[in-house]
Amino acid sequence: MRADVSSQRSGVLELAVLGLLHETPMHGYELRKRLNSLLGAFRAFGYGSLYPCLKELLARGLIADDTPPAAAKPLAGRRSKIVYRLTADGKERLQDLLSQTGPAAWEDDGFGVRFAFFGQTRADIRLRILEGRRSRLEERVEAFRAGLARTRERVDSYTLELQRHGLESVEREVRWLNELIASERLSGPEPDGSAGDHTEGGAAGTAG
Amino acid sequence: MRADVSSQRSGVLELAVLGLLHETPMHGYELRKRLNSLLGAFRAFGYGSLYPCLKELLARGLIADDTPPAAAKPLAGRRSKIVYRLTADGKERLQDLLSQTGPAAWEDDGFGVRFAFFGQTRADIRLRILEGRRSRLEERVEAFRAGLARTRERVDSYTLELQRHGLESVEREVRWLNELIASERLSGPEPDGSAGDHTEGGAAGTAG
DNA sequence: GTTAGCATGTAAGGAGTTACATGATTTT
DNA sequence: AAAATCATGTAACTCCTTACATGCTAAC
Repeated sequence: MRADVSSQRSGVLELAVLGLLHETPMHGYELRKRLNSLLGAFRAFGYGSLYPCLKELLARGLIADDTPPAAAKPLAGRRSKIVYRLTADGKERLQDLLSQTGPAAWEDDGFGVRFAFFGQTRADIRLRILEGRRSRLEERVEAFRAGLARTRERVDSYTLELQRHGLESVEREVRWLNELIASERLSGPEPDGSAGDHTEGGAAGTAG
Repeated sequence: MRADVSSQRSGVLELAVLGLLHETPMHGYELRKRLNSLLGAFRAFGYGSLYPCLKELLARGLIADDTPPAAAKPLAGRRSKIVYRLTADGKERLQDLLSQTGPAAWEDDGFGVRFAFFGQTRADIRLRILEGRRSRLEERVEAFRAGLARTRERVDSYTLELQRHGLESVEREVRWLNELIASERLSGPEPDGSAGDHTEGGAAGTAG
């Protein structure tokens, strides 16, 4: 066990907040909406999760209060909403998180957020995450098949149906990953290894 | 907010353990394997989760030590493994949990475990859970479409692809639920409302 | 004779969740 | 003026995870 583990209390929320604020400054309420439309499928966060997170990120200097002075005094605006922006440290932290390729990056939650911010991730890291995710899923498929093999574990038809459906979903995701990996390999082999930041461009091509 | 909420610290693990022990007595190590093959797709539990749970369930009288006396003294066996069985209270608790139809029963985790034990669930409850799950998912589809509609939230192609894939997965599950609901309605309309425990029989029929 | 698998646990803590509390502003 | 929505927050708690600790037995 123990793998290469470099994860230090990452958390999906932290990454998602940093990632969204990297695009543009925002206040909490708006952030939450963007968050839930971004991750819609997997998770939903309430204010009770978000605000404490913002507080902590502020304390750690990864984000800063960027409320325009005009709105600071309750002249024009409403209940003095607090706009946050990413600091230089925050950008660095974001890049660190997006560069991780360990388990955190291919487990269900971690993968979802990271994929959402692939546009800000280096091409080689993208590929490693996609491949890591795929082999993680293939392990699951194996475990499934092994389980189905010893069917002496008399499963009733519901349990069986659940497993069948689960297996099918995982296999679907593997196929999806295969397409993505192929399209990554085509569009960005990055033959000269160095920097180059993140190649924008053709993300997911042929999916119908 | 607040819905009809009657959930009192249920937890996926508790339900899964009770459900598995209802089928047959087992010791922890074995339980964990069965657990992870049962839920394989969604979650995996480690010993660090399972043993404390068993301890608590024991303290609450929902399960009991059922180690056969022959194996209690380290004569025949290995490190005196502890076999647990479900008590009468435990059976009652299990039925309570399986009878819930609130949010806990149709959120991702809760739904998965409950579905796995549908064989022990009353037919009318089964239907309500399936329908609840479906409308939960349909809400998500709506939220998605609403999100896609306001595409001024300039999403990069990866974010878009993630959402597309998420939407597709949810839609697939809705279709799956539709089939299950149809097959439930056929096989167990239970025209005479009373008891009847749980009708065994045709669970999921026409799925290829 | 050492690795791999069986078997059981504990202590510390992380990542959110739930429920509550408050107030301004726009819509009806 | 009531209801909905915008907007921000806290305290307590839950459920589970991680890392550690132990020891026995079967296979290689």
